[in-house]
Order: sequence, then structure tokens, then C-alpha cells
Amino acid sequence: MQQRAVVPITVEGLKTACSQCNLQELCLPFGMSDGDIDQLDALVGARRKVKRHQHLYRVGDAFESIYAVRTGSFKTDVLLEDGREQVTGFQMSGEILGLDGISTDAHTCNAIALEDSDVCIIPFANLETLSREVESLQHQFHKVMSREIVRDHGVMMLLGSMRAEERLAAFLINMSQRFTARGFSAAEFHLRMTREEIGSYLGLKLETVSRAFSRFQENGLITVQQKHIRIRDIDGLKALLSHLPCV
Amino acid sequence: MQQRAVVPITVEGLKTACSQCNLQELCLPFGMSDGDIDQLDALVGARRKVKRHQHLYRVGDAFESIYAVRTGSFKTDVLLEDGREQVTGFQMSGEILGLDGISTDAHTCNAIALEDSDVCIIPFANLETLSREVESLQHQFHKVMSREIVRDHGVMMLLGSMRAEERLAAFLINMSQRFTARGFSAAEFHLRMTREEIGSYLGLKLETVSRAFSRFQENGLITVQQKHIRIRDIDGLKALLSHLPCV
DNA sequence: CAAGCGGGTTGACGTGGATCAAACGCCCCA
DNA sequence: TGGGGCGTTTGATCCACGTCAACCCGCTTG
Repeated sequence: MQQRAVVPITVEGLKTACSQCNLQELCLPFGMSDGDIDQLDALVGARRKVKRHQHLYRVGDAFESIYAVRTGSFKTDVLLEDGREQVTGFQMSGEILGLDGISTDAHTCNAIALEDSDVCIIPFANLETLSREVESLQHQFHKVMSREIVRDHGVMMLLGSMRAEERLAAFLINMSQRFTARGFSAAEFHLRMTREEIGSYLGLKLETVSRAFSRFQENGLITVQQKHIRIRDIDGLKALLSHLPCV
Repeated sequence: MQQRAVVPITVEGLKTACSQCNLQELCLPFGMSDGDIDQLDALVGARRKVKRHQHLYRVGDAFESIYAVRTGSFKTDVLLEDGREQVTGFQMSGEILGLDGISTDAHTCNAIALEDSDVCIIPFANLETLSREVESLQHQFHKVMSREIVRDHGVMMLLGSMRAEERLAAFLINMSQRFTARGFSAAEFHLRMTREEIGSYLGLKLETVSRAFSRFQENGLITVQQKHIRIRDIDGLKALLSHLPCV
């Protein structure tokens, strides 16, 4: 995935134009014509900064906007009464947050910044209005929602049918692909979440995650130093998924 | 590998009008005005019968329509290369199938009838066109997609953070609520899926599902006779979920 | 500089659910 | 009417992952 011509980021302009944004290929405007994207510019309102560990929204908050991650990253989670946490996803730049709120006009999960981050606010009423006029926007938005559903099915597969090492391998491969799409190294990256958060996402305890990392390292698949991951044998990781037990 | 059984669209001409359908409250038209629903009538094309164990669509099939279940019920599943199956959902009358296909213009899961069933075919291109004109339809459709996302998060919670009996209790409560919404008894119903399918959905083996049923019966929470379930103590089931260990 | 702390690793041990195995009951069909 | 097969139940055993606990490391703070 090649980056578009580098465009100087608008200097602290409160509104960031989609038409000038280098995340176009990853975000809502993907596949839209330049003309259509210009119309999006009018819609995407202010940006909002969210500091590490702060909530972008919480369960029960009134739903008004969806958000596109510009910089940084987030996790979304759901809490059970007794305190158990289920992380439902990690979101990186260009990805859309808040779709859960549409169904009941209130958010049904929490969105928390994993690092100092920055989102574009997309007022949902305006998005619906504009997407009645701009067919490509309408279609693209539907694709974004559908992609979220497909992603969730993948996670269900992972949680319901895979063993610990398969889950972690799938997670690492997924992270690698998403970093690659953003122009970062496919083989070397920095995880923003803790072992506990990874574990919650994968339906495992943090000790199990840690042990699986260690085992991967022993087997020469990766190198781990705290949150810094280097993938040494991506095919080996992928083989774990095919359940050809480490041919 | 069996050849695609190209089910001839049962002409049956009788295209059912949403405006005349008693599933309105559960289906896409929910919340729309009578006038707006009349417009939907033009859109919902033929119906299609699907016999028990037949596919409504398969992974890889071109995406053209979404479907509303009229009678009967379905499961959706995803398969891993080595044959492991993950059931991603069960769909009852009024519920929408096929949203997974929007993202890539091809279906990403299989939809299989659990009994002889009957769906309304909603050509997606037409739906997008009409929902550019009918605001209430647009909004309702977005809610349907969002509800699916929220539902998936619930399943992730279940798979990632709950123990076997909690999962089954959640499943039974959910089924009971959905039967109730359709005018059936909340306390007594007939499951259309096997123990294995329930297990796949809940991330458990069929033996574990069976044992949990038996344990619930011993504790006076339910009565089980094969697929026939009678709930005797709904509060007891709900208590299992709050993880107040059977006070 | 020490003390405290959050995150991570590692070991010893326990257990919930998987696996293996046998038998049963319902239903379809010859 | 009897047989065969699928779905289900139940018991015995196993093991992957959870739990508990000790310790390490890098940061922060007084």
C-alpha cells in the first residue's frame, strides 16, 4: 500500500480536511473521488485530543458522533458487573470508533486511549445527511460497518475455536499487517497495550500471554523485549494458525 | 465437496409486502411510518425457501442481497482450514442475514437453515438507493448493522470472560427473550440446533453443553428433554450470570 | 539514593473443560 | 417390526490454561 503524495499537515488547524489527510486510504474516504472527499471536509468537525488512559467515551454516554483515529491508538472494552473486562478491539490510525452507539443512541462499550491520541469527530447526524447525497460515502460507510462485523466474527473464531498459541500468533500477524498498512515495519513494532489487555482481548490470562511470548522466542519465531516485538519467522507464525503443528 | 444446489427462486410470485407483514416490529421496518414502509414494499423482492440443512449462502458467494428471515431459523458459521467450525450466530424470524457480505462484495460466512425456512430477499443496491431517499429507512438500517456489532461484542464477552455454565445461562436467557419477542412462551421452547452447534457457538464441546444442561436440571433451574427446554427458575439462571455463585 | 510501583517473567500446582469411551433413546426407513 | 444411525447422556481420565506466588526490571518520586 503506497502512500499518497506527502501533504504537509495543516498547522494546528482545528479542522483537518479529509482531502488533505494522509490516512485517506485507511479511513472513511477510502475509494471516494476527490470531489466527493471535498464534501466530507465540511462534515468532519473538530479534532479531539485524548491523553493516555483517558476515555474517548464510556458505556452509557449519549451517542452523537463516530470518531476516526488520527494519531495514537485505543482499546474498546466491556465490563461485567463483577469487574471482569473483555477488550473487544484495538484501534489504530484511520480506524473508526463508536459504531456501537448507533443501535441505542448510547455507547455500549468504553473507548480508552492507549497513548496520547487524536481523533476526528464525525457528527453522526451530519454523516447520515451527507451520505443521502453522496452515494460513494454511503457505500463506504456501509463497508466500514460491515468490516467491523466481519472482524468481530474473526475474533469469535479465535476465542471459540483456537488454543492459546494460535490466538497469539493470529494477534501478532494481524498487528503486523496493520502496521504494514500504515507504512511501518512489518517485522518490528511496539505494542501499546499491556499483557493483561492482550490477554483480555484473546480470552487468556496475562501469564499465559507472557509464556506464549517466551515460547515463541525460544522457537525462534520472534524476539521480545517488553513491548518491543520483532518477528523473525512470519511463516512459522502462520503455520501455527494452519494447525499443521509447527511443521 | 458437493455441488452448489442452485435453489430455483421459488417464484411463488407472492412477494410479501412489509406493510402487511406481522414481523414489522422485529425486522427492518421497525420504527418506520406506514408511508415509508409502503416504499419498502417495492424493494423487497421475491421470497426464497430454504430447506433444512441447505445453505442460504456460502463463504465466497457474490454478495448481492441481504435477507430477512420470515419463517424458520438459521445458523451462520465460519470454518477453519482443519475443519473446526465456529458458529457465529443463530437467526430467528425478523432478523437480518448477510451483512457480512457488504465489506468485500462476497460473503465471509455460511448461512445454513436449521429447519425448513423462508426468507425475504432484499437486493442491497436497491436498499442503498431507497435509503438515500427515505431517511427513516437509512437510519433503521444503520441501527440494524450497529445492533449486530453490539451483539457480537456480547458474544466476545461470553467467549472471552465467562465460564461454561455462565455461557449456557446467557444463551438460554437470550433465547427465551427472543422467543418472547415473537409471541412464544418465555419459559418453554424448542431449540432448533444440536448440542454441537450450541457448543460451537459458546466455545464449548458438546459434552460440556450436555453436562451443563444436566446440572441445571439437577438444580431445578430447567427441565430438559432433548431439544425441548422448560425454564423453571429464570432468576436462578440470571443469578448465575451475576456470578453471585448460586447464592 | 532509597523506596515504591506497575508491568513483566517464571515456577509450582490446581482445575475446568476437553478427550476418550460406552451406552441409550428417538426417529427414519426397509 | 426391527435395525441402523444420529444425537445425546454419562463416566473416567487427561491436560491446557488458570491460579498463586516469588522475583525482576525500569520508572517515578520524595
